[in-house]
Amino acid sequence: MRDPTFSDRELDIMSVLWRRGSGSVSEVMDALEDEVGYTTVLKILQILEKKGAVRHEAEGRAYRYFPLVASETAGETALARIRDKIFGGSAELVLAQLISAREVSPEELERMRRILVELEESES
Amino acid sequence: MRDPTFSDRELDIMSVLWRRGSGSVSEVMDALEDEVGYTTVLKILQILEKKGAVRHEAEGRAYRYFPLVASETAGETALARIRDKIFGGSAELVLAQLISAREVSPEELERMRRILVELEESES
DNA sequence: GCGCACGTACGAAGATCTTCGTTGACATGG
DNA sequence: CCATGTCAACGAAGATCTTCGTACGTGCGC
Repeated sequence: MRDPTFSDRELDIMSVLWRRGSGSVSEVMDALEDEVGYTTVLKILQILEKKGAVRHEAEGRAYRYFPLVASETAGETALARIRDKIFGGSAELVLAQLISAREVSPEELERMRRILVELEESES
Repeated sequence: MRDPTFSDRELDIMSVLWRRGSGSVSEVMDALEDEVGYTTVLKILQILEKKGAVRHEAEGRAYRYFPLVASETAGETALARIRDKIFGGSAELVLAQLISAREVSPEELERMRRILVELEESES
């Protein structure tokens, strides 16, 4: 799957698999925030499988689904898209938006700061 | 338009309007990377208008379209979604991905570092 | 006045997404 | 051995996206 992109519901379901590592249809269904029917979840997992984004193994009578696309890969694609199309290619503006959403704790801000400071030190 | 989200082509076109400030159908069509027919561009602008994302003024015989949704607003929505669904809610991981895409210049990195350092100083 | 050139408006077609009903397989408890 | 619960498979329906053909309006040059 080159350049993985996911629709809304597909992303919801991939998100569950990334968080949990794997999931049966029922597990995924229960983990979703929205109320979604069993067959709907199954259908989307089958579509994701056809796209090559997940695979499944038999587990008893049920299937267990595993992500094949790493969240980092999906994140890279999605973030580059936003950066280029919405923020005019500027990583700086993305960062500014990232921290202006006031949901970042001081501790996380400190870790973010350190990432950049240490990167700079390593390059000098 | 609460929580503006845009499909692929819609985002392409919004991106042109954000970059240029406004655009006629022809201007938008020419600015797009892909070859897209005139009526297709017009149609999507009309859809965006119905959604409340753009408006238009008459300009001679043609229309000039203006964005109504700010790029910052669209970026906030899109970025929060990626952060939560793909990066597990971690702004730190988003930043890591942002700079690991090796397209960030040293100057931009420096400005990003300064954003975080100065933010920290202002809070102490 | 006629016919281009340049515009918008409209409708339809194909693709994809999302949802779920229904069917059929299979194991288990009574 | 039959009813029930659990599960995957399939198909269809409605929504949205994307594309463009076609129709229609209007101004300008001849």
